[in-house]
This record gives sequence, C-alpha cells and structure tokens, in this order.
Amino acid sequence: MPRQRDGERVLRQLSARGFRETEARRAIVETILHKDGQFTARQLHEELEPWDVGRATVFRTLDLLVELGVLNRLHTDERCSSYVVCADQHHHHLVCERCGTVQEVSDPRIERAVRAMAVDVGFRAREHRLEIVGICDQCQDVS
Amino acid sequence: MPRQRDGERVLRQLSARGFRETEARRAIVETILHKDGQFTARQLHEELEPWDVGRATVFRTLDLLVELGVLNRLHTDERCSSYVVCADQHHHHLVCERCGTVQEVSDPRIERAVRAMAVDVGFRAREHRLEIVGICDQCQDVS
DNA sequence: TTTCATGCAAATGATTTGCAGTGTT
DNA sequence: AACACTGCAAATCATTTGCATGAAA
Repeated sequence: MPRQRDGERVLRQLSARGFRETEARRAIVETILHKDGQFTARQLHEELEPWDVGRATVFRTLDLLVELGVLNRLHTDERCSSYVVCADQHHHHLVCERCGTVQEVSDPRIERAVRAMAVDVGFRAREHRLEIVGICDQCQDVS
Repeated sequence: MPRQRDGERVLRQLSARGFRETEARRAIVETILHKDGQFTARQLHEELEPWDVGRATVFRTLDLLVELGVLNRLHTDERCSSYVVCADQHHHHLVCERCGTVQEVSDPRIERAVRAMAVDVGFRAREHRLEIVGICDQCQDVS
C-alpha cells in the first residue's frame, strides 16, 4: 500500500527545488490532496473559485506537480487530460468506467512480464504506462 | 507476427457495416496503409492535399477507422492524438523516443499478469492499454 | 531588490459542427 | 429518389502565452 501524500511535504519538495511557496500553490495542493479519484483541470479550477486562482495558474501548477511526481496525468479521455494524486512508487491505474474511481496498483508480475517482453524484442524500455479500464469491486456489487 | 492489413479488405469491412465507399475514404485508407509508424491527423491531412480531402473528413474518417479497429489511437503526445495502423489482435505499443517508430507486440505473459492482478484486487478488467516508451533495437545500434 | 509567480485577456491549435451541395446505393 | 458523405467556414474548448502587477526570497 503506497503511503499517502501530505500537503506540507509537497510544499517543502517545491521549495527544495527552488520553486516558491505561494497562496495559489498552497490552495491547489490542499485541494487535490483531499480529492479521491481523477479530476480535470477545469474541475479543479472551478473548485478553486473561492481562492481566485487563475486558469493559467491551475495549468501551470498541474504541470509542475506532474513533473514533481505528485500527480499523474491520465489519457483516458480524448479531449482533455485528467490527473490523479499518485503514490511515490511506480504503479498502474484501474479506471472504473462506472463510477470513475481510479485505483492504484503495483504488481511485480506485470513489471516482470514487461521487462521480459522488452528483452525478447531488444527494446530498451525506459518507462511504461498501463491503464486498465473495467468495473471496480464496489460497482460490481451494486449491479 | 500480426498479419498485414489490406486496403480492399478494409473498404469491404466498411460497406459491410453499412458505410459507403467514397473517394475520400479510399484515399485515406490507401494512404494510412502505406505508412509505417505513427501519424497525426494534421500530417495525414497534409499528405492528402492532392486529393482535396477536407480536414473534417480526415477527423471523421479517423474516428471511423478507430471504431472499426483498423487504427489505434495513441495518447503519447499531450496536445494531439496519434494513430497507428494496427494488426487484428490485441497488442501493445513500443514507442521509440529516438526515431518515433511504433512497434507492436503481443505477449501472453503480460496478458496473464494483468489478468492475475485484476483478479487479486477484484477488478473486472474490460480492456487495457499499455504503452512502453524507450529506445528501439535499431537506435541502440546507432548510438 | 531581484526574481519568480499570478491573473487577465488574447492567442493557439486540435477537434467538432452546421449546412448546403454531391456522390453512393 | 433517398440519404449518407463531403468540404467549407465558423464554432468549441482545452491549453498556452504575453504582459503588467504583486509577492516571495
């Protein structure tokens, strides 16, 4: 089970890399850490209305957090990116097509299989991204 | 090794599903089948200039072909989709970050690992998408 | 004070849509 | 003749940029 993120820590990570701790960034970090599941830039921007954070700042900060490794960008939707707060380790995403929940998993079997396949075809794999779409535990019970 | 596509067959698939065989679609199908690697809608549209195929038609046809299973949409690039002609079977993509070549692979070990993981966490997986980014065989030799 | 970050509004760029004319069946 | 398909131009919509102002270091 990957450990949870903490707002303070993320902000410290920021300044450690020479970025500044600002109102806007504090608001964004706090907001996303209290989310579960995926969200789009637009949604986040709307939630931040009380803090008057500009659209551009939302996008800029999302980029920053992706680069920092705090957020992961998903490509499930055609038209726009979605983001999820992600744990520290490498992992994959289970996207529930019913409730939209995104679950993180890491599984050594998958890593091993990917590595083995790459070796077989002579490909030097630097990174990989696996998205699994289906129906989650919860939603199966409901149906 | 997945079998190659054939223009005639694709067009027949189209009419079999009630779509019409038109000039524009013929031009598009022929053009993409002669491509290797990925391409964007814009690139395709440019290549089709001599045939006077409208931008909208390019997008509409790409959608159609994706739905038909002839093309696969990649999400490697943030700003726009890329497409690759894909073989009939389920497979994954190895994207070379040096030359941009996209190689298709299917590997039972990966399928098995994904299935096993899904079972473990109680997720009913409907589909999955794996993109592996790295350096291909060829480019490793060159360096 | 020196830089970095912000909000705004305008710009960009991919994709979509309305529509009237055209080609397929 | 029906009606799907097309090209065009205008419309959308997410994301980016230029810039003057405000806030952190």
